[in-house]
Amino acid sequence: MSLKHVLLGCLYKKPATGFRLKQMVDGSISHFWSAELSQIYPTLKKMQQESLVTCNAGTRDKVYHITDTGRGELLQWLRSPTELAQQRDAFMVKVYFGSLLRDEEVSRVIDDCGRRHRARIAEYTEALELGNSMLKDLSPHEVRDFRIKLLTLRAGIESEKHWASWCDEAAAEVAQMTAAVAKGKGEKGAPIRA
Amino acid sequence: MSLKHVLLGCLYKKPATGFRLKQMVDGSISHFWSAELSQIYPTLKKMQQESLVTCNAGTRDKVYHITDTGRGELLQWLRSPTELAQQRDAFMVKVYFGSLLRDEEVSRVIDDCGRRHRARIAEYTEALELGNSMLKDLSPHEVRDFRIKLLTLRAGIESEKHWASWCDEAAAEVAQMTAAVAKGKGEKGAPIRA
DNA sequence: GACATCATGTAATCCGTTACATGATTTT
DNA sequence: AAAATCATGTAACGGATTACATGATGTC
Repeated sequence: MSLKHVLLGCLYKKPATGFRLKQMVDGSISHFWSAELSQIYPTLKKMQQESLVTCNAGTRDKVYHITDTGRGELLQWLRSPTELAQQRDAFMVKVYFGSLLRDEEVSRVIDDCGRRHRARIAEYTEALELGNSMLKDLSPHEVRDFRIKLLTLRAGIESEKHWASWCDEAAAEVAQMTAAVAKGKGEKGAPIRA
Repeated sequence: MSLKHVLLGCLYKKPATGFRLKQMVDGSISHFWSAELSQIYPTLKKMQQESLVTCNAGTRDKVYHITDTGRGELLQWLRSPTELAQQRDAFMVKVYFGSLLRDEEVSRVIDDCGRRHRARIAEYTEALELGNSMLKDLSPHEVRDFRIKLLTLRAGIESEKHWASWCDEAAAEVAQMTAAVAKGKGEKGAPIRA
């Protein structure tokens, strides 16, 4: 369970309520992880049982603090090797079975997806520029921390660019198939290249 | 639920048993989707209730056939726009909170991930070459189908390449931070660029 | 006083994994 | 006869989403 580690990371430097943690997750973390409050609250309870966090409950708020056990758990996890995530990509499923559609329909679905990725590039790029502009006001220690966090944004932008350009290439390939069929049926075309 | 659509896609051209469907999913589909038998069997049952498939049960096997309703559902889904998947990326979580580790540790975790991605590039590239070599034996209609399927492999290779090179860049950035600190504390470094 | 925000939860449901259980058919 | 493969399931659990329910505090 990795939400646990997200919450430990958020709590590492300062205590927070479940509600506040949700807001952190909805910030820059949302680019690669998300969680609902209805998932966060039970998770915090479980983490308390595992002594990863303690809870200072006031009248109104329940403020969670990370424990030494929690710090240890997070650091150990951060150092551990990362299995490549088994990804489920509904869009790839669509492409894989896309030959059931006519060429124009395949192209449309691919182009539509490309447009979505391009919108994200713009969004992430803006966030990165904002982040870079904030570097100058930070202390040397904060700078390192912040620069490392910005690397995740770069990854997001590059990933979106990769997908946007794949969509362009794939749409072009499909268009070429249409053209090949129009000319002469026997065409096999050039091999698909990486 | 997209497993439903995967199964509909597999059943579109020919009937199959649950077991056989599992083997199809474990083939080239496994690069972007996976499912266990224990998930496939109940899903088929549900799909039968929804009239997406019918079941010809022999003594031994239960052979599932797609219905017209099923074909309609699949085609409609294939044509529908694709929301960008909200991704959960544990590796990005590690990088985001990576500043809690020493530079060498961050580099090691990133390099390790890069190595895994490079292994996948090799694996997928081999599969793509095999696929390309099979094109020549196919009928014109099969060629189009197969070429479109190969596009998913290209996407996989490009995606892995993107991640491998991000890992290189990120490790280099972290090394630069180490160097910057060794020279003079006040360094903020160049902005992070996409 | 009304509205937004802060705050905490429960219940139902879904999708997916792991472990367990069973047995028929085919190959060696 | 033993082993591999084909074949079908159930049970328990984990992680996540959606809908529902409640109420306190701060702001206009």
